[in-house]
Amino acid sequence: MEKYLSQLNEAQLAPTLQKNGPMIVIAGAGSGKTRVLTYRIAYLMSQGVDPFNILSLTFTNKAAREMKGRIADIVGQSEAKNLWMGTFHSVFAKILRIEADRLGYPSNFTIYDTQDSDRLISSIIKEMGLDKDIYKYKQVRSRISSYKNSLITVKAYYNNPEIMEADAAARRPKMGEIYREYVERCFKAGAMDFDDLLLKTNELLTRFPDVLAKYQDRFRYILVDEYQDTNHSQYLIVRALSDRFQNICVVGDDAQSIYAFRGANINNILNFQRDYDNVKVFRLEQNYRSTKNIVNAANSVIDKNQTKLDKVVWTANDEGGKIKVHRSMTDGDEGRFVASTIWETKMNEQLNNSDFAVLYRTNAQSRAIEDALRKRDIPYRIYGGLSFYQRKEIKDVLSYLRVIINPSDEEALKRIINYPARGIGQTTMDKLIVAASAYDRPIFDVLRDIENLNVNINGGTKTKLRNFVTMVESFQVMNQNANAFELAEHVVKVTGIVKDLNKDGTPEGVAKMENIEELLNGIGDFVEGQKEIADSTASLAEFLEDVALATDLDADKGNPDHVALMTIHLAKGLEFPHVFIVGMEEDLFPSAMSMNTRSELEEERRLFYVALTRAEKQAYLTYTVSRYRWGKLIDAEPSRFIEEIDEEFVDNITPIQEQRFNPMLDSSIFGDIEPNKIRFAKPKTPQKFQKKTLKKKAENFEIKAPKKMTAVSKAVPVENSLSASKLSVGNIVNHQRFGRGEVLQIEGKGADSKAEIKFSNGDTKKLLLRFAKLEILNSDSVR
DNA sequence: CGCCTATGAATTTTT
DNA sequence: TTCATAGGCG
Repeated sequence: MEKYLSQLNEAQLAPTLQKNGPMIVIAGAGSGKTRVLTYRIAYLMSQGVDPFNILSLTFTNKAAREMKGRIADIVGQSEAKNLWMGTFHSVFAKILRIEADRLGYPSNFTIYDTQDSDRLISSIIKEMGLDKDIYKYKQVRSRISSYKNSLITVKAYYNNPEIMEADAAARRPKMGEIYREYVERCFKAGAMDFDDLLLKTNELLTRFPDVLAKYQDRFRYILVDEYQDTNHSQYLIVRALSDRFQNICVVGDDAQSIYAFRGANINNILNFQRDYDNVKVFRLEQNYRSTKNIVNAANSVIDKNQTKLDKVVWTANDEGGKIKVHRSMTDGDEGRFVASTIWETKMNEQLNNSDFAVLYRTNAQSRAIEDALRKRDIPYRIYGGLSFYQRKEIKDVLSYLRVIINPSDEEALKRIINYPARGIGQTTMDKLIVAASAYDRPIFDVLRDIENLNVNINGGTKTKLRNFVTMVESFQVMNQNANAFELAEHVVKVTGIVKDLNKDGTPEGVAKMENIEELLNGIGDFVEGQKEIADSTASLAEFLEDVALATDLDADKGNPDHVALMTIHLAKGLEFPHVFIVGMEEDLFPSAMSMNTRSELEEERRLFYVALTRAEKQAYLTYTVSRYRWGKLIDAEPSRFIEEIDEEFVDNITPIQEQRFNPMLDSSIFGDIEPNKIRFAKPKTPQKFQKKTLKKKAENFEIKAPKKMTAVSKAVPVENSLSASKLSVGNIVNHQRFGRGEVLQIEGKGADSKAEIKFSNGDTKKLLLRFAKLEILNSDSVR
C-alpha cells in the first residue's frame, strides 16, 4: 500500500488517508481525483474495512469498471469484487429488485428508457383527446421527470398549488392528469423509468425504516464522484444512507457542473459544508493534465461566472501552444479543416488517431466532421448519439425478451404484437387498450383470457391473438431451461424476424440483420461472462437490466485507434492530447435555448470550461461564417466564449485568403482512380439541378452514357446504357467524360433521397439512397 | 390491414 | 435535412 501512496502529492494524500467523517474534495480539472478515490478505497480496505460495507457511486458505468479494475490491481480481484460500485441508477436498480415487493412491484420489473416513456406519454395524450401541439410529449416528459427528481409525486403535485398554477399558466392544465395516468400505467406494466429508480429508492428508504436501517448498516462508507451533478433525489438518497455513520466522502468540481437540465443541483456541492457537521474540506488545485496555456485560458473563462467556489487551478506543466482559433466558410469547410489538420499533425508529430478528439455541442454536428474524416480515410468513432440498443431492429428483439420476462410490459408488447406483421392492426390494439383499462388488467392478461372477456374483436383476429399468446408462452417455458443466448436465437428465428429482414435483400435489411447478429453475440458474451461469476444466474433479466442502463457497452468494438467524436457532455472525465471544439458560434454554443437566464449562460460557460480542459497539449476552436441548418445556409456569428478567453492565450490561425473547397485536391471519393485523369464538372453543375427545377423538368432531364456502364451501389447492380429520368432529391455530384467512358456520380444526402433510373430497354429502377453514396462508374474504372 | 406517398414539424445536452 | 404521422389505395 505504501508503494501506491507514495505516488500521491501532499494535497492528494490528505483526503486519501482521511478515514472517517464527512468530507468534501473539491477537485479541479485534471487534478487526479479519480486516483484519490481509487486509493482511498484501497486504503480503507487495507485498514480493515470490509469491501461489502463500501458504496461508491460514479457517473458512468465505465468509470465504475475502470476504478474497480484499478482497485483490484492493488488489493486483489477477490476483494474488489465485493465492492458496491456503479452509477446511482444501476446500484439502486439492484436494491429495488431485492426489495421490490415492499413497493408492490415485481422483482423482474422492466426499466423503461426514454423512448418507452415517450411512446407511453404520446399514447396517453392521444387517449385523453388532448391537443398534441399544446401537450408536446417531450415537454410533458421533461416536466414529469423534473417532478420526480424533486420528489413531487402525483399526490404531492395536487397538494402543490404553485406547480399546478405554473402548468396552468403554460396552458397545460391537464398535466396532473397525464402525470397520474403515466404513473399508473407504468406501475401496471411493472415498469420503472430512469427517474423512478431514484424516486422509488427514496420511497423505499422513507417508508420502511427497517430497510433504511439495513442499508445504512451495510454502507458504512459512502463515496460519491461528480457530486456537482447530483440531483435532489440523489442527494436525499445519499443523505439518508450516510446518516448513521456519517462516513461520506464527496468529490466534485463546481466548475464542471453541466447537468442542470437533468435536475442536477449545483447547490448540493456548494452547500455540502452546511449539510453535515465537522466537514473536512480538501482542495486539489494542481492540474497534471494540460499545458499552462490551456489551464490559464480555461481559468480566464470560468472567471466570468459569479456562482462558484474558491479555487485556483494551476499547473507546473510546460507553457504549450496557444489556443488556435480558426474560421471556416461553412460547416463542410470546418470539417475539412479538422480532417486536414488531424492528418498533418499526425504525420508531422507521429501521433495516433486516438490522440485526437472532436467535441461539439449537439449531436447533429457530427455529420460534417464524419464526412470529412471519411474522405481522408481517418478512422473515427462516434460516441453517444443513438446507441446500439436504441436502434429499431434491436429494440424489437429486446422487446420480445422483455415481454418474456415481464408480460405486463406494455410498451414492449405494443412494439412486437404486430412485428413481424401478423395482421393485428391499430384498431385491434386500441380495443385491447380500452379493455385492459376497463378490466384494470395488463394487456397481456386480457389477451390470455380473451375468450372470457367482453372485447369487440372478431373471430379471425382472435385466432391471431391466440397464436401470439401461445408463441410467447412457449418462449417463457423455454426460458426456464435455456440460457439467454439460446432463447434469443430461438426467438429471432421463430418469430420470423430473420425472414422478414432477409426477404427484400435491401442494404438496410442486411445491415439490420448484421446488427441483430451482433446483439446475439453480445448476449452470448454476456452468458459466458456470467458463468464465471459463481452466484450469478446468467439470466435474461440481468442482461436486460445491463442493457437498459448501458451507456457504453459497445465501446470497445472496432479499430481501437480512432479519432473520438462526441458531445462535450460525454467528454467529461476524459482527456486527449489534441482537442477540436467545433461550432463555436452564438446560438449554437452557447445554445440559443440556454441564454435566457444568467444561470443558464453560466452553465454553458462551465460546459465550455469542461471542453477546454479536456485538452492536454493543444486545443482548437473553430467556427463558421455560415452553417447548414434544416437544409438551409444560415449566417453565424463567432461565440462570445472565444472573446472571453484572455487574448494572450489565443492565436488566430485563419489564413488571410480563405480557400473554398477544391475538388481537385480532395479526390479520395473516387477510390482507385487517379485524380489527374478526372476533369471535374464546373461548380455550377450541381446547383443546376435543385429540387424544384428537377421536379418540373423531370421528363427533359437525361443523361446519356455512350458506353456500357456499371452502376456500383449497395442497392442494385445494373448493366446497360442508361438515362436518368427522374431525380427527386439527389444531386448530381459529378458527370464527366473520362478515359473511355463517363463518370456519373449521384450523391444522396439523406434517408429520403431517391433516384429513379430509366434504362434504354425501358426498365426503371428506383433506388433509395440511405446514407450511401450511389456511384455509377465506368466499368473499366472499377478495378 | 398493410404499404406507399405527401406533408408538416423539429434540434440542446443524458442516466 | 430528418423524422413522424395522416391519408389514399390495393
